[in-house]
Amino acid sequence: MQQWTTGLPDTEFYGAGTKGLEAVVKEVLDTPEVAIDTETTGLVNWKDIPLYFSLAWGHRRMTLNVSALPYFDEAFKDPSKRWIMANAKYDTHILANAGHNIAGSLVDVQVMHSLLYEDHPHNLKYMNFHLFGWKWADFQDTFGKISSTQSPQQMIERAERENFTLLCEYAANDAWGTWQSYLELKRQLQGAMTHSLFSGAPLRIKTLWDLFDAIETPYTKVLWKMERRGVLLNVPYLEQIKPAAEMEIENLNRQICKLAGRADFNPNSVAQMRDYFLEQLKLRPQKMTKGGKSGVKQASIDSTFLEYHAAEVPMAKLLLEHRSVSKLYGTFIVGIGERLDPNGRIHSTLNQDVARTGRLSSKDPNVQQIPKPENDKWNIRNAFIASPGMDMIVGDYEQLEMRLLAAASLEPKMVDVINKGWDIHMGNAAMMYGVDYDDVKAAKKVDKQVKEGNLPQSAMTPRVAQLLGYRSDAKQLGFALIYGQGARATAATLGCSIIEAEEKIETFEAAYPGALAFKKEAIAETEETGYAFTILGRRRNVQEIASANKGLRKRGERIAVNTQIQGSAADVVKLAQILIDASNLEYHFGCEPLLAVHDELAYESPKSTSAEALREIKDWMEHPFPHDLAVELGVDIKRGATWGQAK
DNA sequence: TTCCCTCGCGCG
DNA sequence: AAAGCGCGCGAGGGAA
Repeated sequence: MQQWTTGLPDTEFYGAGTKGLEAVVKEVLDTPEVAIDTETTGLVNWKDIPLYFSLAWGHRRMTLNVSALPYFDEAFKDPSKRWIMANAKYDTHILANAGHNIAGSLVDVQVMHSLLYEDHPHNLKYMNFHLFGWKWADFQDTFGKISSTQSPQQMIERAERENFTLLCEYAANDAWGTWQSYLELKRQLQGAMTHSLFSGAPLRIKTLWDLFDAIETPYTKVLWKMERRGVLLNVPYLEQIKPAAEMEIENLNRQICKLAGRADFNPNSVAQMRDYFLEQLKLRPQKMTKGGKSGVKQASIDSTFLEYHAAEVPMAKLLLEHRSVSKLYGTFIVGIGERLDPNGRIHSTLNQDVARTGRLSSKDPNVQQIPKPENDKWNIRNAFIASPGMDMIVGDYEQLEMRLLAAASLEPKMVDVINKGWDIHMGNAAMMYGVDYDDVKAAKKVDKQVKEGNLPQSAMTPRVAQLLGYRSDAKQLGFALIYGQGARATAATLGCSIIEAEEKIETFEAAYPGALAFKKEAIAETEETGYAFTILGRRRNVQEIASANKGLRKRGERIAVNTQIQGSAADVVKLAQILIDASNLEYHFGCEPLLAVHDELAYESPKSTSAEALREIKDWMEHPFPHDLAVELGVDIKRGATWGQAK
């Protein structure tokens, strides 16, 4: 593995007291854009600290001991400075953990790369190879594998003693590679023309560089603040749930083993379950698994299969219950409890460069997959709480994707349904089946009251049931449109025959011809340009759409439609977050961001100001553009002590 | 031990 | 031939 290449500027080294450090500090102060990277004690964003750091700009590259860090505080405090980094939020945390807060911009080359090459990896090593053909060693190639017995800190300390030159070269390479990637990617982004999915673009974005500079760069800072603050967990609440869940799992295990007649029966083993249901009970498989890389397809023992047999096969029912409880326990109760900082907060990493549509992803832990209360008997969302003296404010876009479909297609009836303030699924049902909106609404109300026991079962007349069926059809068909779902899959989700599903799809499309036309145009444009574009001009290459393989081509069409809608929804939420940040609620109200779950944003604010903060947040969420779209963006927003209560 | 893959499943 | 979009996590099981 090549460690460094010839023709690079010499690597300089500085620590506190090294001759020439003052001159370097002065030059960094006068340089508007500087690449920086850190070598750290570990990989935990709220805990680990820098041991070395490296800088690069112009024709300079250097490694510095952490002792030199304080000399750069004036530069860090400069709000106009642009710090070029790979995985910027991480290094910014590491510096902050050592008491050095960056006031300038966080310019992330990984995010730059993701705007151009969304189907590639974006780590620095890959990028340097992809952009320049460099094959530089990464950390583990250079210093050895990180393991339970060898921390990054120990490896760096050994390198200090045994091969200091290598350490300096390695660190400087990272800053240099970041700097060079920045220059190249900036050039490429500036040359990449783009346009908005919407005619009469709501913001002036001509190139991908505009998108990066105006949206993604400030967004990195917003996300950093969220990660930094983290969210407070009610630890005693989780501790209280834990033994209850453990007991429940043990009970289920006992029952399952008894039913199987074996003590070593493991409900977590799909292989054992397959054997039991297929070989022992001789049940027929419902469907096969995907098979992955190896292509080995096996009978699927998933919830579809288990639910199909739940009525007559006791084991199927028990296993469903076991899976549900053990998922809650393992992933959400134990998994989240392991990631607390000393203050009882968790700091999920919000990834800006993963999702091909421009959505965020969340990991360690993934706060975007915390169960909904209706699927969670312990209501784990109530373990996410506001800080003492504060309220949690949770704002939810209502049917954002359907609204954007309406705004993009300008389908008059759909626009009308939305701007009348109707429930979209009910409105769609009324339009689809030519019934009165108020009748659908009344049916939904009857349904609710019957479920709550305020009305007798007899209130559920055939007509009410029919209207409810219309609404649930309309809801599912709305999703089907956005996802490009075909008749077969629609039939499965609606629980009807394929013929019936085809008829329903036709009814929906006939009610909204503009929506169908939008879908066709979206596909045609992607066929023509190779890309799907979002409202802010983010683009996604959809190679599949030109495939000779019909299946792949159809997939390309689904991606083309869905990316425009899902990606535009992501743009809207992103823009709202940036505007809320820029309006400085932190200063005015002490209000700060906590969570972002696709179309849902959570903040916390002192109780005395939370009502005002809520109004401000709602306003920005509903009006993120200089001029409003053709439809209103409805946001449901509430305050409460916990995530669950504020919903 | 650690790594990788598969499966199943949580969320929008 | 079949075909719903976008993610991340935990467990099992086999390989390194």
